[in-house]
Amino acid sequence: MRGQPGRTVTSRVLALLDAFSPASPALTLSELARRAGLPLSTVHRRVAELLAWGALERGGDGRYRIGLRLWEVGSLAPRGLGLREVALPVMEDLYEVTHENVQLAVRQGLELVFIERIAGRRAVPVRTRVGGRFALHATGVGLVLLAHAPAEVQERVLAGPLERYTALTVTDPGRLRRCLAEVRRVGYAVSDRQVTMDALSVAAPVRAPEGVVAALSLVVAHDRADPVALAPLVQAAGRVLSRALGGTPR
Amino acid sequence: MRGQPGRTVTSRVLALLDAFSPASPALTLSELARRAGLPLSTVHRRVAELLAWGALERGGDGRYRIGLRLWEVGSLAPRGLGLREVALPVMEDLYEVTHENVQLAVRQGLELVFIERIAGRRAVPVRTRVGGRFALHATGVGLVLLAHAPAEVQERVLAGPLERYTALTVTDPGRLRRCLAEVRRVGYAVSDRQVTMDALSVAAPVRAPEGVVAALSLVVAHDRADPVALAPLVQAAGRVLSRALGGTPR
DNA sequence: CACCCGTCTTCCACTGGACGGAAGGCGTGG
DNA sequence: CCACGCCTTCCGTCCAGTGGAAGACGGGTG
Repeated sequence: MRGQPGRTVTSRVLALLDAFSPASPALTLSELARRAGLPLSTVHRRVAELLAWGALERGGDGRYRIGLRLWEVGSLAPRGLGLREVALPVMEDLYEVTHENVQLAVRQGLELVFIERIAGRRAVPVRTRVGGRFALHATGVGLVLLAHAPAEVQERVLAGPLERYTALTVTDPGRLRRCLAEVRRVGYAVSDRQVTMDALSVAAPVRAPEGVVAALSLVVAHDRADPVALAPLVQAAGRVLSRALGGTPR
Repeated sequence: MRGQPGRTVTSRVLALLDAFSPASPALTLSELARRAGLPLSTVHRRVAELLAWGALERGGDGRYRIGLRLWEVGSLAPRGLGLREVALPVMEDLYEVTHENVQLAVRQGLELVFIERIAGRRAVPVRTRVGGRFALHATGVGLVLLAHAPAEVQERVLAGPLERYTALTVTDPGRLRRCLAEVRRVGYAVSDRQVTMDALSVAAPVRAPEGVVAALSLVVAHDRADPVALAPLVQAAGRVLSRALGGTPR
């Protein structure tokens, strides 16, 4: 094309979707154009089509938002709602026993995505959002997912910058590597104040026939936490879920 | 273009997404091509790009499924996860009080889409799926949404074929019209065995500043149902939710 | 009121991304 | 062995897409 030869129409449409984020779920046409790096007239045309189909919706304020039709299609993702449907009963059981925050996440590239969470009203407040992303190297679920990720993924995470969230976040590649080996050995992960100074999480893997596909965790206040007591509960829930997915829990 | 001049690239990409449905969430390349009505080579090219972005994923069986990235973007839909986040606590309260199925739906065109449901283990089994669609003229939520839909939408639904699910489904346009007027008057809808012969649902509107945006309902076994007793509960929940959305509940 | 600023919408002549038929590889099973 | 369905790649043609420019719109300011 004229502006940026080599850029396909499809990639431009996808760039428009990329422009939306949890932090900015409503955008004007101009904002959309700037974020996607496309001329206004181009965006105007493409957006009209997305609007007609229902991928985008336009509010009374003139801003564009993600449309329900796209949510509907997204709900067909096996690793999204599909996984959630199977996991929810197990997560609820875990919640009933502990009355603590229960989280379910999968790995997407070099980050994790939260698929579902049950936030206990009496439990520690956690700032995770369903559909939100987070780094792999700090949380309990992240450590489990990273420990069972392909070697290539692990290397890229270990090589890349490891953001420090608290004084206890493991940012040394060597230590993180040993940490992951330990997670594989014992079959669960503990993240003690590595994300915030008030929370501790214990996570276990969820296995399908193709390997570890998700991670389940409990997030509790660190001062009333007993990882050794919580681990068997989370692991048991992970096994139940693994079996439901046709996997072979260890 | 050559095959079907007038068809845009974007519409073709969207047609590929349309090919997926709850009944067939995993498709081969050929199936995808047939469903979208596009040549195989065209689909092959477009799908490769969707795969790279994460809109689609490919399983070990070679079939394509909706990818997590699309689920993630879809989760930004205000009428999808956004609404669910606000509604869930209210729905849980309603469930705690009744221990019956609680459902939340919005209107999308001439149908409704289920946004969330809480299925009581002891409650009547309902075959609704989160992300699934249904006709507007039979269910409790549907009647509420239809009763408060723009006149143009109502006319099109009344004109179109009204599928009969049971002997009690209202399929006469005149009767349905009176039914909708009654729903508006009393502020709630009752669907007594109009979908299945074992279930009854009571639904109430959810109002945001722009009008009725969703409907909340209880679905119970018809033989132990007392609509008059349930209505106030559902209406109260609807009002709480309306207020949370900045609406003015009546 | 006139002015400016940012936003949105529409128009049009050019061009390169998209097209799709065809041919080739791959696995299955009759 | 061949036939069948599926997937992948190639290449010459051509129309959908492009983006600058011009104009409408809307709100805030002097």
